[in-house]
Amino acid sequence: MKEKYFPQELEEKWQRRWAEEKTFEVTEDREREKFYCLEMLAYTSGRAHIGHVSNFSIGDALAWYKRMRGFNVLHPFGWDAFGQPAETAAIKDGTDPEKFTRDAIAYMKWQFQRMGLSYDWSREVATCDPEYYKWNQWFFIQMWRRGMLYRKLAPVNWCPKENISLSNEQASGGVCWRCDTPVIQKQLMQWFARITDYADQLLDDLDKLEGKWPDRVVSQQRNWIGRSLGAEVRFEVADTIDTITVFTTRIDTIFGANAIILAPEHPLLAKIVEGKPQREEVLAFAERLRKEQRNARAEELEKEGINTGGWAVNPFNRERLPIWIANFVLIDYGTGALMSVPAGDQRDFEFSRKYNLPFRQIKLTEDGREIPAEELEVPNEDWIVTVNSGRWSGLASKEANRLMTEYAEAEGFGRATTTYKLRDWGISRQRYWGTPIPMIHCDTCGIVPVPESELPVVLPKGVNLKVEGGSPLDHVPEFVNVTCPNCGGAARRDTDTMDTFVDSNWYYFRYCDPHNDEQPFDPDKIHYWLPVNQYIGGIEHAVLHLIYTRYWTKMMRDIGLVRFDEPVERLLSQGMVCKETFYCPNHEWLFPEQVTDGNRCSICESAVIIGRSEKMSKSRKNAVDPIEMINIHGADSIRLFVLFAGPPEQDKEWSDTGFNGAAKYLQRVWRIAYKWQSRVAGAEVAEPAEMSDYQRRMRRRTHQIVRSITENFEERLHLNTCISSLMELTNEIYLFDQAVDKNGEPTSADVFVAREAIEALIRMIAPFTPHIAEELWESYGHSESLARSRWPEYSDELARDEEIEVAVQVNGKLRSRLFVSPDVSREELERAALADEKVQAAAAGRDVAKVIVVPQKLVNVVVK
RNA sequence: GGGGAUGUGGCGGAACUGGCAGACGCGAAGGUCUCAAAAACCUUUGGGAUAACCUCCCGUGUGGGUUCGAUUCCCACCAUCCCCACCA
Repeated sequence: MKEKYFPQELEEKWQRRWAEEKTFEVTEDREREKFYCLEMLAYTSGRAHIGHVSNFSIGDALAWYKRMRGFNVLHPFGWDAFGQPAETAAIKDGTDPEKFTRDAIAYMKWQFQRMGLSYDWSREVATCDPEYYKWNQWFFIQMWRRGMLYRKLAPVNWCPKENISLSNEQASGGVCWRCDTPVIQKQLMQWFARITDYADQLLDDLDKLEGKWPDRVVSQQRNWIGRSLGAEVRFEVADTIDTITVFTTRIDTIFGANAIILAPEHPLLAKIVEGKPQREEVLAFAERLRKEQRNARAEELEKEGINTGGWAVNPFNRERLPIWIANFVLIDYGTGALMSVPAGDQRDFEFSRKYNLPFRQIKLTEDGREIPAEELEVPNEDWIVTVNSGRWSGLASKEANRLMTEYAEAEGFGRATTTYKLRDWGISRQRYWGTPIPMIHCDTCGIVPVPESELPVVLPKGVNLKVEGGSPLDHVPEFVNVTCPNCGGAARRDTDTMDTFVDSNWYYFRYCDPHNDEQPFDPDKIHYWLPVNQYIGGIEHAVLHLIYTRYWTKMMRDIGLVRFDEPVERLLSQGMVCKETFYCPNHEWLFPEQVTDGNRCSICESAVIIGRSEKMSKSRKNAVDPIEMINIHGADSIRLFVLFAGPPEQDKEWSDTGFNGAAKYLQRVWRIAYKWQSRVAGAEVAEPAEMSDYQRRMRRRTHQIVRSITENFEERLHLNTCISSLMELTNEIYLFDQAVDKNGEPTSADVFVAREAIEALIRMIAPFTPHIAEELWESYGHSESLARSRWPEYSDELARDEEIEVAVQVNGKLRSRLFVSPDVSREELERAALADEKVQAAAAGRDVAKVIVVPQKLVNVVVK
């Protein structure tokens, strides 16, 4: 064993040995309990960042722990390799997206391997491999056959900067999720997956995930699916045979309606204004609203509308209501039409004020008064007793809602219904670098799937990516022109590719059987490994990937491949790694070395704004390169630091000195292990019958700390406090060592106690810093990898304190302490506390009203 | 507007089910070793009162409440962050 700790040297040694000995490769072992530990696959951006270090360190710690607890641990890794950035980079450099991606994978894999992560690399998957995306195509065909996919001409969200279509999720807020460019709309024939058929299941099954998934993810998904229960009500358009259906959650307020308002795109608009004098004006207005609505965010858009001149008839009271159009009515939510009730809804209230539409009060205040509508200052959304509503007056809102829906159903002009915010998932992309859609368009036979025996439809190479509009594959005749599998006539391939979120839907199923060329996976294998026991990834996937993959699992269940409903048991959304930024008004973000001591820009001398800590990124110039850090103190130190910086789910602040501290700690571990190595390794010592104080203390602390770290891994996974406990154990070993030195030569009892403590430390540090742990373990005479060793056991008996400190309070204020045996009775504690001098002084002769005793912790004497 | 979180020393954080606030680490100060520096080791380190020890007072964003006892539970407010958003 070397006297000094040289991290890079021994890290290389162990990384090589793990690879050679296939230490982390696993197979289905039905005798052992499995544990599937999964980190989100890496996007092939080209470079590892600290976020990866943080994500993978958490997963790796858990994988190590479970392995040492005897589980058969599946811990695989792969690449999210299709997608726009590779294509953009290729266009820029005139290279090939495949080359860009393969290079990125090679480099990032080298980076990740230098972190020494315990992956079973034999299961590595890259989504751009034809052996992988073949099965995307296969799924596509199965879904199409079952009517789970359809095609429609749809306005797609289109990012004009990247020339790519986006799903609703990717275009949320009206901007591109990747580059923040405002999204425009384009009409294109698109493939859609009927995810809305699963809306109820996706929502209801969230209940099963509650407590095991972070609250914010569950609630974000609930909001995203956005189920509202309400009613559809059909209004006749006066003097015509047409009707307008509105969706409302508050049918009980219908007597307060003062208008029907349509989205500018509403299909009936043209007919309503036909032959009316204001026709031109209204249609022009609608056209303008359509354009503006698309380009502005909600809060920037002032409410605007126009009276179409048409009239609708309220089916409850036969009142005639003017038909308006307005920019706040959305064509793709509900029915694209609503009834305006100013007394009961903020938006209708504002709109009616602006355009002087009449108000009618339909609810009483909480104390039973009726405020005249014209005196309302704000709408009465929460008032619950209905008035001025015909035979429903006097009912509670809920009751009115139910009875009025029943009435509408009975009279045939309405029905109870459910509306969702969730839209069907548009999965076509007019791009090159993705899975080709395996469909053929034949003039005679229509849409025909590629025969399964011909899969995969391989993405052609050497394609010109710089095409204006449409997909690059449109311009590859040898790809496009095929014969129809059905009639043998001339036909065209579909030239769109799939959204990359299709790729990430099921990659972790593929890990269970990565080389299967008969089927996407062997059901026996996935039912051994899945569901994933612990999934770890970034919060940014709360509604994208994590809804799609839940949907895909249910789809696979419905086509008979899978027997469970939810793919992921526990989810952990890890925090970001942040660092402070420096911003110069003239030169934007600066590197720390560009800032002078007086906080001025070294280029222009302007005062630098020291920004709050932000997520590391290249553009903010606050990124830290993991490889540089590994070169300084080694992979173990960087892993230890990111885990120690805070609880896994919380954001962390990068600190160079903190990183240094992690390295210093490992030096300290090495030093004490080195000092005891020659005494302990190979020594045959029996458990001593008699021990002195310092020996008993060492054993007690060892068992206490093993217990606390074990419990933490099992329950809370607060890895930062596990590391504090390891540091405490280390400090304890140093104290013990000093006690031994004081006595001269170590006795056999000393060796026994030291070995127990140091070997527990080495084993428990393995999940955090596996390289140094393996090296120390080997030098302590163990020939097999720590991955095959067992997690240390603890004994409650040995962890028991001999004497505990009990706090004594008088009226809730700490006044004294008692040192007692842990099994002292309540009565004795009470007696000792009352007898205590300081307690008597604090009580100052007042009467003792009562005494509260919390065993092992505290006594509170209450005096009056 | 809706939803979710967070707020504790100079800093990162700890305190698990209401029971001694500040574990562990960083930083800082002083010391030992050294020609010197680094490393390592030792001591101190929430604020205040006191020359100092003992001791006492204050202290977990703010204001209330519940309780023998609140960082923890409840109500209101303030601040910050994240997600969604004219969703009828």
